[in-house]
Amino acid sequence: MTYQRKIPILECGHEYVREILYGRWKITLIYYIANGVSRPGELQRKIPQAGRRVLDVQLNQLVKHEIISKTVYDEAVARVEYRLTAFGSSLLPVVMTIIEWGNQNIKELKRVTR
Amino acid sequence: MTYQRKIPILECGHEYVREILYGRWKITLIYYIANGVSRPGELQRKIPQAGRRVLDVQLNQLVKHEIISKTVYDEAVARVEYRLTAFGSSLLPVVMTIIEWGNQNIKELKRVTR
DNA sequence: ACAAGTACGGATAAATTTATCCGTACCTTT
DNA sequence: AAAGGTACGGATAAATTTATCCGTACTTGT
Repeated sequence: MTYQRKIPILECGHEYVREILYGRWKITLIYYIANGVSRPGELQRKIPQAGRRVLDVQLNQLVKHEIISKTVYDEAVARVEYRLTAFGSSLLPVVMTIIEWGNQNIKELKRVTR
Repeated sequence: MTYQRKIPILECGHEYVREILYGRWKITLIYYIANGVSRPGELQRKIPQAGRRVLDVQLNQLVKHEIISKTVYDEAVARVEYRLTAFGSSLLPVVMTIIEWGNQNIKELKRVTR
């Protein structure tokens, strides 16, 4: 995290959306967390294509950007839960719009991205 | 364009949305084109922060993905126009959702991305 | 004691995207 | 004829994101 961005974010709303949402697994993570998959291990099992490390990194970014919150329960066996924040919930319509348009148009999308 | 993607696109709709929409200037380009800014030179003047070359590359990708169409008018002085395709128009609600949420939350977004 | 579960993160390589620099061609205005 | 407009694209460097490899610590069940 000792990385300082060099290409600036512009003063448009959607530039910031890029910044917080354009990670490889972020939409997937937000979707699962919104649907009650709250623990890191669970999320990793739900998204087997992603490396464990990458999910960690992207979860940390989502926490930093206050889209999700992280609660560490100090129990015998370590337990962590991620939840959407109010801010994250307000983003959910955006995420769902992307997911739904993608699913509705998947046939066309497969064709044009070949 | 002799580049072959190595990280595969998954079978989810939103993965394809990433593929076609996650370029630095794509939302901006789609927005302007939807609002009648149709010529490459015009678009470059509207988006002075972007290099000319990058816009070209991203416009070509949008054409390849059939989000916009390109018409070359064979006139004395070269004239080119980009227009949204029907497919591109169907994407517009997604783009607008992103832009609007971003603008509505820009204060918060600036804070969390610091 | 050892295997497997919970969880986290440093360091680096590979892939991908974005920026920069260069050059082309043709037409119009000065 | 030179300057400036239209437009396009190759080659490469820089920035950024994603993947891979490694190691930590603690707990439970065998």
